[in-house]
Amino acid sequence: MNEKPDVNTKDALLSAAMEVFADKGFDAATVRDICGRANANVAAVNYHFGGKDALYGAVLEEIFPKEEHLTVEPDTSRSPEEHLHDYLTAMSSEIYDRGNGMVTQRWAIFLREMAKPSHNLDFIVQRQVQPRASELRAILAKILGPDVPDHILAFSSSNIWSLMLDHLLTQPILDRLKPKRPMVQGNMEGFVKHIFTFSLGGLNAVKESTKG
Amino acid sequence: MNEKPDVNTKDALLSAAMEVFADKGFDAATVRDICGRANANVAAVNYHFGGKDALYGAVLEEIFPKEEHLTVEPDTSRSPEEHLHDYLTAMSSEIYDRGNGMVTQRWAIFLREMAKPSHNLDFIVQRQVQPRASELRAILAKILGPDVPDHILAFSSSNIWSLMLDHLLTQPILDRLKPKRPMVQGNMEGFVKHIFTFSLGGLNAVKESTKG
DNA sequence: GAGAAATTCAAACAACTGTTTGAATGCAAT
DNA sequence: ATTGCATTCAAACAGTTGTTTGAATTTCTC
Repeated sequence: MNEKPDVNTKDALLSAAMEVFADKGFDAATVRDICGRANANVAAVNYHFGGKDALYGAVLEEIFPKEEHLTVEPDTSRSPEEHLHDYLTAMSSEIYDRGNGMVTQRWAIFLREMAKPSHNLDFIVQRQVQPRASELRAILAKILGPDVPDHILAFSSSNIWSLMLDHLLTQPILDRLKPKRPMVQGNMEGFVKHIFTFSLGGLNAVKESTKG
Repeated sequence: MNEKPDVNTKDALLSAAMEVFADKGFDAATVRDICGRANANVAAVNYHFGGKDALYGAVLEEIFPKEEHLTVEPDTSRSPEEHLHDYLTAMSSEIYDRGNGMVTQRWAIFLREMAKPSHNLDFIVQRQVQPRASELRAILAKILGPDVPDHILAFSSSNIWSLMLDHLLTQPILDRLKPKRPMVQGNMEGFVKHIFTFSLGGLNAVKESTKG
């Protein structure tokens, strides 16, 4: 019956929950921790959201907003290769941008759900992955041409997706490897330049191999 | 299914723990669940291992055995490219072999630790990743030649590593995407052939780009 | 300002966690 | 048979979890 015009404990709870869920994961996060950070009583979560699960749902709704717009606006004056470069630039800078708290939390939660899928993964895929994946697939279809089989297109699409996510997943590993591996942060341009070159080389090789 | 040929409850506990830890992860796994599957008393874990943490440590020790041998025996008669192909074949068939329970559990636990690193990740990296990563790095160094900078070599190494792990991580995502993405299981040859072509094309492109 | 509704709060709840306890049991050597 | 040790077991422990309760307090409405 009543929208909240004033910022109050409900918003504070949501904000704190985003922090904790991203940091600890759903299971390890405790409502007491969340309420503590929000300066709220333990019962506040159940009063305002109905429970821990519902709160997590509200966080997902907040952190994976509906987005109609494409990652990269289609520009007919640019080649598919340039289009791919724009796409890689946009996606990488979002994935590895540690400046925006909510975006960081988004990918942290995404990673957690990938490693241990819950029923919420359907929602996340629909909101976060599906549009971006379709966009990439369209770009690759142009680069690879009409003769490439569907499963090759799917494999390639998955490959490039994993090249972008690479350091998001493997940073904890890379940090423990010798010799020391470089981080993406602070070298974004170099990273994008590299995966663009690598991807394009891979795509062309795949395209060639399907001609024979 | 409840017949216990195991005269040793300690072994039964270890075996059950491998199952549960791989399936649920450390936090969500309960000693009661483990003891139940092992037909053992709840106190058995503490008696035989000293606690849940120590049991997890024992599981890691069992599931990530010391391996001195290389993934692919070096064969001077083969080119670096063929060497890479052998490496990709060996690694992929291990990662995606759902036949061997322990190997499946190994990668499940590895994935969990990657998404939510604990202090045990150091051990896992040292046992599981470091030797394989060094091996791959050596192969790539030969393919890319001596002129390629270190950070490019590191990036490329990480790239190919992530291409192999790709479907292990993203299968839950791919299952929820439209159009349906192909699985690796049942198409191992096609998968390896693809990532080999893609990788080699990417590597050559990277090598070319460093010449200018 | 009175009354009603919405919100906060301390406290308790019930279920679950890993762990401990101390008695009962099994078993091999004497 | 008895001793001594290793193992099992039911029960309880102490702590944490999400959730509920019912009274106190604030906020809003008239």
